[in-house]
Amino acid sequence: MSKVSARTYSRYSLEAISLLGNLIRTARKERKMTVQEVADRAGISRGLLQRIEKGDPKCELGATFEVATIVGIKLFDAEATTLTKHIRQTEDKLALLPKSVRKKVKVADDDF
Amino acid sequence: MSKVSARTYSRYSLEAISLLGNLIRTARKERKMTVQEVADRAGISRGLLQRIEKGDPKCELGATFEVATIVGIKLFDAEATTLTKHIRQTEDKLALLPKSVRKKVKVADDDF
DNA sequence: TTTATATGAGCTATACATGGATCATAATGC
DNA sequence: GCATTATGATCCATGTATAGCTCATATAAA
Repeated sequence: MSKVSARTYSRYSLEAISLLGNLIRTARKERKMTVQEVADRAGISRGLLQRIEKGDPKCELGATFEVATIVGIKLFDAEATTLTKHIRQTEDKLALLPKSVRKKVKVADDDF
Repeated sequence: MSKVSARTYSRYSLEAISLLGNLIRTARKERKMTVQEVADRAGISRGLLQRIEKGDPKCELGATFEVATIVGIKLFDAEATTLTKHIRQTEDKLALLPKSVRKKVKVADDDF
């Protein structure tokens, strides 16, 4: 019992992941694709795809997004072109913010 | 050089992940939270959060969603309650689909 | 300016997700 | 009905993401 990390997740995160998995599974079946087929296209194993569809938080982010893309789920309801533009806009917005966030040395507890 | 798998990702997936990272960073700074602070709340290391914000596909799905939730990004533009309902709806929809997808034995190559 | 701190980058050891196999069950199509 | 195949659930070996440091730089506040 050297390490009992056991990462925790908020309810919202788990549900969002679970929903994403369900969406993937639904989309896959609607497109009449087998688990094996999607796994092959995504370049992942069958077992991993099953975990993704099951809503396992301990999966690779890239693999999950790749699968979602393959079955036709747009994570941001935007085409690739729009996405690029969106990224640029976010970067611009980011440029306006301070490079580093500095905490007030000690004013009061504001963690409520 | 026993294995040079080097998983590949579609352009869209990479951009979506990159966008998510930028959104997280922007949201974090807008909320005036430091990398360390968010990392602590998410129960992850500072380095991992940096990779997430950088758009590294090789991150844990759960950690990424958790961070997004902490900085106030709703992946599905829905509250937790609505999310649960949405999950249920998806499950219902799933129940109407065939349990397993069966490929036509051998008609023609339809992989175009 | 000076000082303190946030950020970025690189490194290593280790826990753990992944791939690949097997087996059992379920379910589709004939 | 039967035969075929998709799915689900294990298990194990191994590649690898992760945590936790260190150092260097940049940046915000005094």
